[in-house]
Amino acid sequence: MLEKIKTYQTFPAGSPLIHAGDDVELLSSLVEGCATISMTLEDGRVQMVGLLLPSDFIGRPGRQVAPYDITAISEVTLCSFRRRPFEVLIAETPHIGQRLLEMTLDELDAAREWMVLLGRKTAREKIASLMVILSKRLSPRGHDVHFELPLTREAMASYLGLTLETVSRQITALRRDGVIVQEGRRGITVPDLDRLIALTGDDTDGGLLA
Amino acid sequence: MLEKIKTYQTFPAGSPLIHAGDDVELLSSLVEGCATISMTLEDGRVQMVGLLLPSDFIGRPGRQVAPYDITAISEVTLCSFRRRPFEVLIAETPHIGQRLLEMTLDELDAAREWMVLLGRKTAREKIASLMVILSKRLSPRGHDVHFELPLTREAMASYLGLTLETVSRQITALRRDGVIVQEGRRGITVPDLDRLIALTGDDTDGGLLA
DNA sequence: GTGACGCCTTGATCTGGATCAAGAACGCGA
DNA sequence: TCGCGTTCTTGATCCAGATCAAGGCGTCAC
Repeated sequence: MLEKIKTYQTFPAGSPLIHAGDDVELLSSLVEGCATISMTLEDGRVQMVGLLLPSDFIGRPGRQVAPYDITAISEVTLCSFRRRPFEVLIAETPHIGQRLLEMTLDELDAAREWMVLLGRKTAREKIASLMVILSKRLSPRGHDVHFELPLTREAMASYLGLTLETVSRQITALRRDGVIVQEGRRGITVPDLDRLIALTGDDTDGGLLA
Repeated sequence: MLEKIKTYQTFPAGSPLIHAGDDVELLSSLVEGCATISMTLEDGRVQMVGLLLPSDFIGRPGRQVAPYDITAISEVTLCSFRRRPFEVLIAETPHIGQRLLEMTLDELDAAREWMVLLGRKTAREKIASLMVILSKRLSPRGHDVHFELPLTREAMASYLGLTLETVSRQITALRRDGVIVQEGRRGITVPDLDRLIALTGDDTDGGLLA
């Protein structure tokens, strides 16, 4: 049923996909590439509040105005639906609504986990946490843990509430300690994921491990 | 319909209402009082990730295990429903599901706004932001802006990603600058709300103002 | 090639908020 | 009314991470 109203679009790296305050007529699913969700303070300080990777959903049924900036940071392909037909579809198909609620709850959990990172973790722990998340989302299952960083140092800093210099220094430190191995600037291999996880500061029992 | 399955319960200040990892059999609405949602790192560092005030909802349909600690910080009255009947109700009444999605999206927006605060704001801006939020939620409409702080300095610190000493110093500074007036330790009057809002660092146009 | 630009690293210094350390002000129960 | 615990304030010092500054290293256009 979705088939009838979907369209594909591709955007080059760096494109602003949505600007905060815009009216949004399209709801999308990210098919390929990587985009960031960010918010800006009046003097220009920026905080990333979410990272969009393939399979993530963009936009919110029932809400006209976008509250965040969304920017492609690599070439991005979206699969989009016009708002109205999609909202009708939800109203008619309860379990799509259920699914949407599930996804939103997952986002909320991720946001709150990130609040702990921003409020209480050290720079070292922040970097380790980001590496673990990227390992889980980007490293092919079953193989050695290996992935390409989709983010520049500056984008990582923006996500972690740090400066790009601190990010650079901490990555250097993790490499020096043998926790990660770099191939070029963006390639990361994690020889011992548990060792990396131990550096995140997270409570490993009792909590949610995603 | 909800009438049949609801029960009221009251808890004294300081009671743990839910512990992360617990199975949760009751979904609740907070009727009176104030509670905190928090997460803990392995070495005991704590970050509050949400504040629950009257009319807020606790628990999530479809999810058995609680991901966060919830603690009463004043005497709290809950209106609770058993999970199963409530979930059946949602499945049968689509627009309750819609409403729940709306509320979850609001929570997500609040969480992301808080991520900006934690990642990028100065101590001064953090305190001002908290005061603005409490003004909006707790001050009676139409009157002078006045409310009682429902939180100790320590709880504020935990919410803002600061220490209690820094919270105390910044409140003192705001008082010295005439931005707020204190009556006792907990009573706050804001003579000029716009002046306080100007200190939050938030972008006042283009964004969501809640 | 060789600029030039974008990204990244590394070093030197500074600073906002953390940490350590007393007290002071307020309940509250006996 | 008096202790005693809790909460809050204030001061002194410290330090993780910010800021300022100077290259290094790819890569792309010409």
